[in-house]
Amino acid sequence: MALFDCTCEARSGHARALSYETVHGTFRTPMFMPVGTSATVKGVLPEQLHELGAQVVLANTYHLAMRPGADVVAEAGGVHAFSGYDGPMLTDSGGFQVFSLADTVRLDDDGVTFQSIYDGAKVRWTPEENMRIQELIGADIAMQLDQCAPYPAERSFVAKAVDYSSAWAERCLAAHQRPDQTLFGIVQGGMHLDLRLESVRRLRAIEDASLAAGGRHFGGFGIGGYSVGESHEVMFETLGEVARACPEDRPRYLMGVGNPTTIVRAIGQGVDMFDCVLPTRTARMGTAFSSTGRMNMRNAQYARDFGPLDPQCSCPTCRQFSRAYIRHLVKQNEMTGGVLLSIHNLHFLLELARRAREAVLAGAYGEFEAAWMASPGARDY
RNA sequence: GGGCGUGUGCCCGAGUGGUUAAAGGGGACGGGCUGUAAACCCGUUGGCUCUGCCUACCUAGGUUCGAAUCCUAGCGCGCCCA
Repeated sequence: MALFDCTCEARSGHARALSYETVHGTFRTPMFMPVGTSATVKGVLPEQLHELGAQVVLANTYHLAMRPGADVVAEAGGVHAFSGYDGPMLTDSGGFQVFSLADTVRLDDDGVTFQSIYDGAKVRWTPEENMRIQELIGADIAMQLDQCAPYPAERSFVAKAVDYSSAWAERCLAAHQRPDQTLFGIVQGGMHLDLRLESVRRLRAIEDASLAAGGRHFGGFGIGGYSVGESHEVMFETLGEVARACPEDRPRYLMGVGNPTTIVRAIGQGVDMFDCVLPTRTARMGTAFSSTGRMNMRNAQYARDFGPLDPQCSCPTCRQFSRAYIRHLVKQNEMTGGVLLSIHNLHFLLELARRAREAVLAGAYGEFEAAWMASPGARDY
């Protein structure tokens, strides 16, 4: 197997089981990727991530570029050495942060200017500069700089975001050089199917032109700009067609989606990869995922409940600790509470994706999805 | 025994005549979190037959149109003197 080879091992309906080669190992889809913005999955150690079956872990270009600085990460030997996680990693470009964090963002044809939330310093990113930073950080997968339109948004605004994202995709692909790192393009277009398909078409044209000129192609396609406030039904009106418009021989990555039901349904529509802060953030805030739905562990009903979080769960948290104990930790603001819930919630999503993969390999994804949708927890997410 | 001080809602605590069912914390209860500026944010927290009424700032009296706020006595607590 060569670097960044993508093999489709099985298909079931639109759902796929892929395997993908990186320098730091092979990952297999469908897959959920824990988010470690600042080069750490908050509260969870690298070895624990491995034990949980995590494959790819995210880090964020915006935050690392500001603190400690991409040069520091590079000097440490790259983000793997720096963070101690030796499996495959992916960096989000930070485009999402540029547009969601700053009040003073200025876009022009050449790039984007914004103020750092850390010290207010004026920062200038061209697609080329963003690639340079992501190469310094050195994840296995880099994401192109893009513009994520909010929801709701004027169609003309969304169309403009597609224009910028397409132009930047072309420049990112041209600028990207690091051979042990691949680059994913990102589809935008909001909830407008025609804009979405246009965005995909442009990305494909960009890589065709690049290949024709002896350049590189995209390692996969990110699908951005969903789960920005729209209902699930609105998302699924277009998601399937958009996913399947992307190349069949490479991963499709639905960015920022992490609720179990959406993941199960999206896999059924042909999506392969997911990332989300939901399992870890809600864990720190006291929420546990379970086969019967979300549980708010602050609730008084768990005060004397000495059973495990989820009787069906085999995670380290559920093997050793009770609901009552976890509620106690959460109520007392003990950091161990957030740690134990993070481990449990990550296990829940990683296990869900693993079972989805088994279903695809067994050629029974439709049954798997139907069973999930009929399960007591499905409605809660 | 005497002097001074103090007593507010589950707890701490502000308020010293009217816009006070009573600031602000804490606690309790509940909700939210989707390419992580989040171990965070937001509600509710006297009762009821609930666009109003009742009961409430140690207790009992009193002054006043009106009192948690002023006066008297009692009780509790604190400090000082004997």
